[in-house]
Amino acid sequence: MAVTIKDVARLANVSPSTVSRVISNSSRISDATKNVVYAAMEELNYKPNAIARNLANASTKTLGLIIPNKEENLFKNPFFIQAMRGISIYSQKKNYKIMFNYSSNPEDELSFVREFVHSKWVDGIILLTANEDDLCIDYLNEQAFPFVVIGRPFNLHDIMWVDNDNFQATYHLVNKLIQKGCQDIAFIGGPSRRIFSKDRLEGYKRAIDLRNLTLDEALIVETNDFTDENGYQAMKEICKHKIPDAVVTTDDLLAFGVLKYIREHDYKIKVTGFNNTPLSEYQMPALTSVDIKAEDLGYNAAKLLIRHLEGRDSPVNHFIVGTELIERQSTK
Amino acid sequence: MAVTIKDVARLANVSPSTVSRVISNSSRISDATKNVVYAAMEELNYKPNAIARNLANASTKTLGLIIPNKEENLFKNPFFIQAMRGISIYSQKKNYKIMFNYSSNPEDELSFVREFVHSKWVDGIILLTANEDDLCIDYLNEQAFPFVVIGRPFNLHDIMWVDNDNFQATYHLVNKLIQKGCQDIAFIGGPSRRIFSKDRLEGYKRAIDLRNLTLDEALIVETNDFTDENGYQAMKEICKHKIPDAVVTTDDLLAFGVLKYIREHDYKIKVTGFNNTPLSEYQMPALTSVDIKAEDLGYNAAKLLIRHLEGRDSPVNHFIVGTELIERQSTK
DNA sequence: CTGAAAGCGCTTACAG
DNA sequence: CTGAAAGCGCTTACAG
Repeated sequence: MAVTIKDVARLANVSPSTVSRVISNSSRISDATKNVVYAAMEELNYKPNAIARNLANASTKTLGLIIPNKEENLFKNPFFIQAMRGISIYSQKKNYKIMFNYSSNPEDELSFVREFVHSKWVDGIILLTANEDDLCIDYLNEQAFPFVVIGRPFNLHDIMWVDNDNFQATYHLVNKLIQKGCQDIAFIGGPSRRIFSKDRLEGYKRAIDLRNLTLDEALIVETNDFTDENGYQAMKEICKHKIPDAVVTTDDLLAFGVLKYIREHDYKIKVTGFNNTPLSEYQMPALTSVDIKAEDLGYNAAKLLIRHLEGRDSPVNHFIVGTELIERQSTK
Repeated sequence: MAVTIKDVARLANVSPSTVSRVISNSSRISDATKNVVYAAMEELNYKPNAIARNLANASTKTLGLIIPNKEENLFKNPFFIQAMRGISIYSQKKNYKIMFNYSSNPEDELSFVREFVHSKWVDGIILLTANEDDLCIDYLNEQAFPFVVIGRPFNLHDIMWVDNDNFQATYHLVNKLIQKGCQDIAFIGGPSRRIFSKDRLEGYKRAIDLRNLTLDEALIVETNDFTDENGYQAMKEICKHKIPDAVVTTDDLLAFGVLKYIREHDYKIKVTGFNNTPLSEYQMPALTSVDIKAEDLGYNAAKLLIRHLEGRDSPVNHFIVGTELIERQSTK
């Protein structure tokens, strides 16, 4: 059997209560006793049983994570692994552990969340995406269970979240293209059930607007999925109407399809992607892309949540992570 | 306060013991009582407290995972996320949870393993890589703690592991190249502290040997890291000696560097990679690569471990996952 | 088939 | 500053 607090107490000639207090470094224990206890722990190679502590403390110092498996581009887009890394780094600092689950569909996602919540396995949950009418968010709110969302939720009751300023990112980007002399700037975006898709489109529209260019709806395509094929088709569609001099996309995969179309037709069009995936620098030409700093998103999500769990809430319940435009040949 | 087994017992007019037995669906409980208890659980919306169960059962139904963070190509190579997905899928089936940690160096890795072991947080551990003189493996062995390794360990005491047949993979590949008429086949591999590097080199040598080609040591380069730069330099080195008609590499990133060198010099050389990363199909030309089926590796690792934990050991303590050669333009 | 009791290994309010 | 005792919410050998 493993050595317990009782064994330590016996050897140190104190009560288990005292040992417990030494471990948690709590209250007023004399240095003398502390040292005896430390020595005993050392000698017996004692390690606290985390599970027993969890039960007594009604807390696990563990965060739950749901990874949406449906994401086709889970492997091509390093977003999730980067975010997880950021989460992990902050959590480790604060001695929190992480538990995760892949979900293959929204129903699974909800049931994993429920399981996390009522089994008492985790102290808080990090949602890696925010959807319109997000069932998990609704449920967690209803249960008043601590959680944070990566991605600004549609409906911010009193929710903690972290996100980029997606509006600003495309606004800035489009401005830059206009400065370079582009007039006809097309936009290929994602499904509007994702709020970042909406925000990015808005940023684009605003920039066009403020620069007194005319907004040409035929230059805007909203796709269902982030695939090269969709990018390719969207580009084909747009070009039937008019050959733009720049194309802004909201995902690198879309941009890859666009580049392919452009190569085939030997057009000279500036193209930008989003997410700065590793693939982008290998494109022909290398793709300019907006880096969304996924690791920072994860890091700050963990930070907001853990601070909340420790009762040290930040003055604001959300955090904006800056994006960075990585310029490569495709906008030269 | 959350509802406990006692509340259910009270409502159902039975003892807590009985409720507990109904939950675990154990022993002989009459259907009548079962139904009363189920009804009570339903009414109170009772959910067992997992932590309390863990403590009483001395088991958490949780697996621990260490993700080596040092891997430069964590994002470019989807190995880890794919393996995690495989692990997760099998675990979910068996109602096991997963806990993970990123480690930034081997010392961290060991200390996370220790923490997993002695805190009783997890029932078993999955190591995502096997190194020569692997400290974690030694420690886990010493502690007789259940674990499985992805990657055949150098020193197989009585260790559970899953791996590809790396020898076979390159052997087969080189044979194929020879059949296509290649004579001077170069090899660019990784550091020999990884056993898969060794195995792949052996497979290459054997194929050359059996086909009665002469093994030219100057056509073999072992690099320290899997980077395009290393691939590029290695290729440069090799070409000083002789222009080969094919190059076998043990990682896609190496192959990317090789392709770059070849493009620059406009050589006509067949090239193969390893891991079939998403990047490979975007290369110019698209890269032929060996898919190592990382998800299957993870799945079977979890399977071996969980079966072991449940006392249903497989007759063999390891499992070989087949590779698949994905042929693209680079070997046309 | 079911219950009372002890136990899993901690923590902590209470008392001294 | 320290201890005895009760408690966290389950499980299970023992007894009936």
